[in-house]
Amino acid sequence: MINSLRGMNDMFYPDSALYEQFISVATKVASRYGYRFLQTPTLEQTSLFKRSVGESSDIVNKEMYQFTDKGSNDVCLRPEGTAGVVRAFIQHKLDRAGGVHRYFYHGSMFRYERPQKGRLREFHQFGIESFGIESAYEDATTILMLCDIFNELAIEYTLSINSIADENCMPAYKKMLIEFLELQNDKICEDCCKRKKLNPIRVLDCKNSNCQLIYKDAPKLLDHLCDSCNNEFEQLKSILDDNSIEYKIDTHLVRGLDYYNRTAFEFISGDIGAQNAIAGGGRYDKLCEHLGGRATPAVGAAIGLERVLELIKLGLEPTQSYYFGAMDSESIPMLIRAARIKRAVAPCNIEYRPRSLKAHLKNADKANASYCVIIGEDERKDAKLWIKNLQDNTQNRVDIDKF
RNA sequence: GUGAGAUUAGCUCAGUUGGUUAGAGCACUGGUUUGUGGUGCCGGGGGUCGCGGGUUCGAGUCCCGUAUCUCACCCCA
Repeated sequence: MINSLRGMNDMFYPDSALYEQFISVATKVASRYGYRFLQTPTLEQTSLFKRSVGESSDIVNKEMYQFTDKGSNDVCLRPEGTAGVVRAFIQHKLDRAGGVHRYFYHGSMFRYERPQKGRLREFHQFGIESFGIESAYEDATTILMLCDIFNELAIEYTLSINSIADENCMPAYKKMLIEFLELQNDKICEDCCKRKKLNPIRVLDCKNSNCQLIYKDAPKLLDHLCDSCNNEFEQLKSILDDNSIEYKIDTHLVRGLDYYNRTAFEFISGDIGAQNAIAGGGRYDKLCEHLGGRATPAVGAAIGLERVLELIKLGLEPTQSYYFGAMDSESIPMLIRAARIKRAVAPCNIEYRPRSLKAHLKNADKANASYCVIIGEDERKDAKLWIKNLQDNTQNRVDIDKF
């Protein structure tokens, strides 16, 4: 027997129906916000992710499905969606076209991780990216849009926001933080020692409780923002307040991917285990330039679909369905014709073998049908159908032409 | 990459200190005497006990390895 690869799942009904439902709601909301669907390749050059996501991140360091293809290209399966969208944006010279461009995407992402609840090796994201607006208004609108999607699906969440500074204020802060860390050298955990060298601000979201105790006294990024970062963060908060969006400021919220600056946010669920981030995003004003395009401000977010599907509280709408059965083989052609008419409006289930009425009713019940449609000798002669409503037990005969 | 627990029928699980042809419930399937379903009754199919080694007269049960699943660390959506 051949099994699927570790951490790669088949999605059957009803999970698959929830997936479709999510995509359709998210697509509807995204288009109301001016976003258009963009499909980008699943496979990209490895260097794209090294340059965008960042070589200091675990994603690039040890989680990529990377290999050499038959043309000796160093390629990898995308571990996230933003890099590909930005690449496409630049490649098609939309960075030179000016104006505002908004895209949404959804599909498989791949990370070679140890599977656990809410974490798979092939997982799915719905993401949005907005290019061309450098404003807290666009950041806030991105957040509002995610709220709309979650609210429409009755998904509960809490929202955390933070500002992770920009190229003006980050270097000075980083220096302060490193100085602080040097003093704590012997107390912080092994991982944090590594982070100190690689990507110091990542120590802030260390899960080690001892480390967290120490970092309570660490210099806070929010206290050391430059004026423009600070103004923008204040503006973001007031826009969210104006729109009655509840949020908490999490000074230790840091994005895992190197390309983010300024606004960072995360939607958290308390209901899905340790992997509790259902969506995350923020500003990445320097990424276009960094990937060889014209400087273009941008903001984006991604939703983890597997994590979110568990939280959809709305039930699937029950649909009326029909069961068709014949009592003798001569009636079957007529049965097929009748089913063909009904298939235009409802799911139909046909039993091709002639059976007794009793057996058909039993089958219809098992198939969870709302109506049982039977053709026997009598019906065939009169060109009628015998129909029983299985819920209220009413039954009647109708002409096949009026069916 | 690290740790803990699991793996027996399609599903949920029993299976005694190693001992005859490995069980149950649900699901599936046929019948219940020929045009009225759900609950009843009778029958049937389905397991190389995750895989590979080892110990033993004998292994679902003990030992080793391995794969996968679950959860957590880590990481992140």
